[in-house]
Amino acid sequence: MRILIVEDETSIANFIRDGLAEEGFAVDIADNGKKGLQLALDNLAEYDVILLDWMLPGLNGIEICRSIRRENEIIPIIFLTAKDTVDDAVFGLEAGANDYIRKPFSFEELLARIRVLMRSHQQVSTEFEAGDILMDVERHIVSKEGKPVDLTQKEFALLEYLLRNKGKVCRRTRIIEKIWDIHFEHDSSVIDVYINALRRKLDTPGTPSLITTVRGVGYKIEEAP
Amino acid sequence: MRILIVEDETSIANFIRDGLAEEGFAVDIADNGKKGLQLALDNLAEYDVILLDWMLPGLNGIEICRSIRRENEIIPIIFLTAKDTVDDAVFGLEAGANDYIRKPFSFEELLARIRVLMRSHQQVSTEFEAGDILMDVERHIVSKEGKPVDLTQKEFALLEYLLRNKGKVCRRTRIIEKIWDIHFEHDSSVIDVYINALRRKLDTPGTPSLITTVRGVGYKIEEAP
DNA sequence: GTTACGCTTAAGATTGGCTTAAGATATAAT
DNA sequence: ATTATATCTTAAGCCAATCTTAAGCGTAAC
Repeated sequence: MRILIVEDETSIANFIRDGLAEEGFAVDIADNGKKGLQLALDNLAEYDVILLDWMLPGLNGIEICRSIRRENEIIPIIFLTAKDTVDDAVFGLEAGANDYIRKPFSFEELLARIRVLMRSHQQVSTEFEAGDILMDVERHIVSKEGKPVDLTQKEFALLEYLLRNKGKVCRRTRIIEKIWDIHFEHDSSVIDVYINALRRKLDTPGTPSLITTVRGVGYKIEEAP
Repeated sequence: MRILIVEDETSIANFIRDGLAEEGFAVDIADNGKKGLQLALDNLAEYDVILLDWMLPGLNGIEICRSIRRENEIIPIIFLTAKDTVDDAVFGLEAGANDYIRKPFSFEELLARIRVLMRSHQQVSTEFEAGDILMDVERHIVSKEGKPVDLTQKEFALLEYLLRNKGKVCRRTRIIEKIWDIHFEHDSSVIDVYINALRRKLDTPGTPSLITTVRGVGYKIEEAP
């Protein structure tokens, strides 16, 4: 799950970034309108939600929102507005945003809205199952046969991605872009290392691995048989 | 546990604030209707109870209550009414309040009503247990193996939060927001210091800590095994 | 048999949490 | 009001978990 924040106030941007990281999201920050629009348009398919500040140096949020909407009509966009006039927010919704939130806001509130949008726009769940493995993203718990397994942040994020795409093959390139940095080198072997770690923690020796390798393409967790 | 007081008479507001602080609540005060509504709407998820004065400069209590109810149907709202006519109170309940209390009231009475509402509306308990630790929020007592442990306010609040979420991972961001009311800032190490203090007071040397660290995410008290 | 790709391991680099101590603030006592 | 005491917050250095890189090995595909 990857989120783009377009926000010029570094303190707010970082606060949101850290909070979302704790929830297992990967986050990109653009500190001005131009960068924001470029990042958004270059990687539209990668982002699951976009947070747009209203007042931005250069290009303002409304314009960015319109430009994004021209390319993609479904990606959830949330406005962060400092103004307390509701009118502006309505204006934002007309420009194609899905929701708005007034500053100052609590992180919990922001997260709730993000989850609502993700759920309604992409039927996204926060609980997963595969074989004897259970994952609860909100509680940040993974268990095997009922016993808790502890995973590091990256392991957790990788497993979440694979489970969200259960039955489909996840390409290495997309995995890298979703979980690591957008500009990560594609020939890195980080993925291998983490797939290995997951297998060691989740598989039962003697049985086929939860995660299947699709040579030349990526990895896959099979749909329950 | 966080409470919002919307009340223009400073003396009453402060009186309630101090009393609730002693009980371990975090308290926000708005001294007029507009501020009150804004605080409420911006942080709905944060508040566990809202106390609304009836007569307020600007926006009155009824209107605030209606506006809050439009957003959230379950958060307990208690009216503080100076009028002694019961009719007005009924009017308040129709606007979506859960209870009312007539001024002047004793703090004890107010607290009792708050506790009743918290219990019925969010199945919130006031007693917790984890390992050899017992916590009784109403009596403000924590004990280990039956012997009392004394905790400072912040330590108590933190432990309460962790216990209320036993089995779940509590994110640092959420903890900071709930207990310290710090928003938009993330590089503080207060949490670490207090977790450290709790561990020193509650753990038995040589055994695993009551509070587990989940790196990059937060802390957690395990469900009883 | 050769080649390309993925697996495994181990060794730096980095990040984040732990611990302490000292500086603020608030509360109680004189 | 002043001092004393408890509590809260900040900051810094240390340490350990986690992340990343890289190199050698195994194996599937051609």
